[in-house]
Amino acid sequence: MPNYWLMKSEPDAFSIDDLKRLTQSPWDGVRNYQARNFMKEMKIDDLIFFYHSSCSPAGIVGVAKVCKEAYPDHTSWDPNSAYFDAKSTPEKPRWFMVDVAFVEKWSSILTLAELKQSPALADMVLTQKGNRLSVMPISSDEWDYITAILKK
DNA sequence: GCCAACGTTGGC
DNA sequence: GCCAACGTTGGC
Repeated sequence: MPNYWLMKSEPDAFSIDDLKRLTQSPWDGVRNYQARNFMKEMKIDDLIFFYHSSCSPAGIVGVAKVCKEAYPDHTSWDPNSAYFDAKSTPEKPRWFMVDVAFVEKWSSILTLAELKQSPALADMVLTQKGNRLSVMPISSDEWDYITAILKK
């Protein structure tokens, strides 16, 4: 049984088209403890909703899956990286990442506005006011409901 | 570009 | 340990 997740990315920085082109990619740059802890829970073949944020419209654009479980994010000790954190070292890494693989890109975006309209999704982390998590769990019910919307 | 909401930092 | 100040996220 896979677990389900949602991961946000700004399409200007890394989009689902980028992932499709690369086939798979490290998910680096997460610098939030809660998001990091969720990544540490991820297992191979867990499924991920790929979400485009800070764009118009924001929403879920497709599916990816975990292809490498959590390991230290080396960009955290690279002084030339935008994600550098002086408190993270190879000996004592503070930040972790997973690798994700492309699964599918949907023919249309499932927008945040649409997700918010579904009473069945009212308890989703994503739709909660003020939520800013970039990595979050999705329940199997939510996963099934959302993927069913697409088939209508 | 605005701004609400949140997480982190650091003084005390 | 509290909490004000600050920086960031991300929808609109």
